[in-house]
Formats: sequence, structure tokens, C-alpha cells
Amino acid sequence: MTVFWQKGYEAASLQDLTEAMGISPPSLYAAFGDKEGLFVAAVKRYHAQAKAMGTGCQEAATARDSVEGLLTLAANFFTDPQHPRGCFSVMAMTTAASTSERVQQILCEERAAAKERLRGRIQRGIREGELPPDTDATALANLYGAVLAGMSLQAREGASRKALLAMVETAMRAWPEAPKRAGARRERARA
Amino acid sequence: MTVFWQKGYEAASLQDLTEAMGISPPSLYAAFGDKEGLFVAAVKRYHAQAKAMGTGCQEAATARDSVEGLLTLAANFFTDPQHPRGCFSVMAMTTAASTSERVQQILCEERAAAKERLRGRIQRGIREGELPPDTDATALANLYGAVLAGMSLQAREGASRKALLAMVETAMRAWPEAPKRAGARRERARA
DNA sequence: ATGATTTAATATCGATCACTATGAAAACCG
DNA sequence: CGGTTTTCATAGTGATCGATATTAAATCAT
Repeated sequence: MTVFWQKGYEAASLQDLTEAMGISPPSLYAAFGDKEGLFVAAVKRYHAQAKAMGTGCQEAATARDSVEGLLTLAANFFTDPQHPRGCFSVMAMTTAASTSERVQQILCEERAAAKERLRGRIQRGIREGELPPDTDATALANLYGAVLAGMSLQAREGASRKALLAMVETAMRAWPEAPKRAGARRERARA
Repeated sequence: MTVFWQKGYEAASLQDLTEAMGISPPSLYAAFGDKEGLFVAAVKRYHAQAKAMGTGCQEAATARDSVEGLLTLAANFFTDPQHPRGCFSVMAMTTAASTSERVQQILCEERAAAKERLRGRIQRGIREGELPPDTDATALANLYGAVLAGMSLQAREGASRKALLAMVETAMRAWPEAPKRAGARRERARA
């Protein structure tokens, strides 16, 4: 996973992979079928990990804290020196999409599911009166998904953790604040 | 350029390139030196084009209109059926970065310059009293740069133009509104 | 019109790719 | 302890990669 994460799908050669795994090519093929199979396994592993992080954030008291927590976690994760910078899923999307139809499909499904979890948490915030009832949850989820992808790219360019965290703070300004009166539920708010 | 845009650096073979250009390999090598040289030429061409678009937006009356115009232009451009979806620069960054040091450097320079132009326009908005004086222009430029990259990725996943435009509108909610009193200049605003 | 020079395509280079057949070593079982 | 099975690395497969030597066509000057 780390090799693919760093080099991308095409650029990661069998030699790179087997050396990193400490096994020989036949073992790799016995276990994963082919290079594409190994890549799919790596993608699934990463997404499982990412999902665990994401659901951890979902349990925050408010949708706002949930999203801000997710972005903050990502800012730290994308600059963690213990693994390649940025998001493997973003990397995978751009390096393997045109090569493998199967990978393309899996990536789109996983990303759609992640975005749906985000959207769901926002929707809940709307239901609970935390956000204005006319909030476009889909567009908001898309936006923060896009910010996440953008953060990944900047991390890969070498952006500092501090810069990413500053970006998170700025991005949260787009958060539609609740109707003014505290605890309001079925309030109508003007756009 | 279109071939690289669609397939990425590694995945674009000499055969793909020569067929698309309608020339033979020796001609390509006489003109561009090697594959990397051709890629660099493609990147420069794209950035020249992108810069022209960007400076067009910079001339808007307000910084806000400038940024919103840029994002809107990008949303349309990234989903234009006349060329591959998304941003070639983003594609290049993720597919050629680990392969070629030279390409990596050029891409970082060009992207830094683009972000600096964006930051400069925002800074001007601050000077002119359009934005609060304590606005973090760098973080704001980073944010909208990230949104652009994220839009590119979503466009590549197949997001509709409408979805992207909705995202732009949502992203503009992060714009720090001017101090309330019209035309205020040296006003101190509380964060 | 003809020989000199340039232009570009065919055919091919060594290297490397993803992938596998073969053979040795180790583990298991009677 | 010996025979069988499983495990895994070495070595090599055809295919394709990026890059070029060779050769044919075309242009231009004389």
C-alpha cells in the first residue's frame, strides 16, 4: 500500500512491490492474482482505515464539530511523516483510473460511500436544527470532499501541517450557521 | 497535451502520443528531445492557457467577483466535453511527480505562481476595504486553490456541471464579508 | 533536369515491464 | 527416520516500453 501510495499505480513496478513486501513475485501472484488485485486489496485496506477514522468523527456532538474534526484529522494525517503524504485514495483515483475499469469502479463506490456518510451527518444536523433547514447538504458535502482532496494535493506539494490547519479553519467559514435563536427547531430561515 | 491529460504521464505511451499527433517517433524526438520534454511543453502550454483565463478574472471589479468568476469558469472548463475532464495540472501533479524531478519542479513553480496571483488579488481586496483587514489572504488563497483541485477530481469522477456550480456557490460562503458599514477603510473588525 | 540536402517513416534496438515455469528447501506425516 | 507435500526463490517468458539507426521520399539550388 505504501509503495502504491508513494509512486502511483503505473510507476510502482513489481520489483518495488516485492522488495517492499519482502516476498518474491510468485508469492505475490499466489496471494493476490495480479498487480491489479494487489492494488485493489491496498485500496480496500486504506478505505477501511479511513472509514474507521471517519465514523470516529461522526460521533461528535454537532455536525460542525464532526466535519471540522474530520478535516483536522485529515490535515494531520496527510502530513504524517510515518507514511507518504496526502491521501492514497486521491492518488489512486488519478493514477489508476484510466488503466483499470475495476479499480475505477471500486474507487468511485468507496468515495461515494464516504461522501454519503458525510452528507448524512450534515442532514442530521439539519434535522436537529443545527443548520438552516434550506441548507443544500449535498453541495456542502461535495465542498468539504473537495477541500479534502485539495488538502491532499497541497500536502503532496509539501505544504506544512500548519498551513493545512489554517486552511481547515478558513474552510469552516463556509459552514452555514444555525438560525440565531438557540435550540430553534422548525424555524424558517431566510437565505 | 490531450493524451497526457486523459491518461497521465506514465500511462501515455509513445504510440498513443505519435498517433494523436499524426507524426512518427523520430519527428517527435527531433522536436521535443524526449517524452519528458514533450510533457513539459504540454504543461507549459496548458498553464499559459490557464493563466490567460485567470488574469481575465482578476480584472473583475471586486476580489469576490474575481474569485467567484474563476471558480465558475473552472467549473465550466472542467466539464467541457471538448477536452478531457478536470484540470491537466492536477493530473500532471499526481501522475508525473514521482517520475521526473524536472516536471515536479515546473509544476510546483507554476502552481505557486497561480496561487500567488490569487493571493495578490485577495490582498488587494483587503487593501481596498472589501475584506476585513485581519483576513488571512494566504489561507484563503490556499482554500480556493484546494477547492479548484477538488473540483477537478470530482469532474473526473463524472460530477455534473450543475453539481460543480452548486459547489462553487457553497464555497463562496467562506468568503469573509466586508465590514458592515459601506466603504469602510481602516476599520478594525473583530474575528 | 540533376545532384545535394533536408524530412520523415520503417524497422529495430536494449531495457524493463508484468508474469510464470522450474527446481530447491522446508515442513508435515506415517 | 524417510517419503510426500507444500513453500518459495531463482531464472527466464513474451510483450511493450522509450528511444534510434537506417532508408526512402521530397525539396531546393544550380
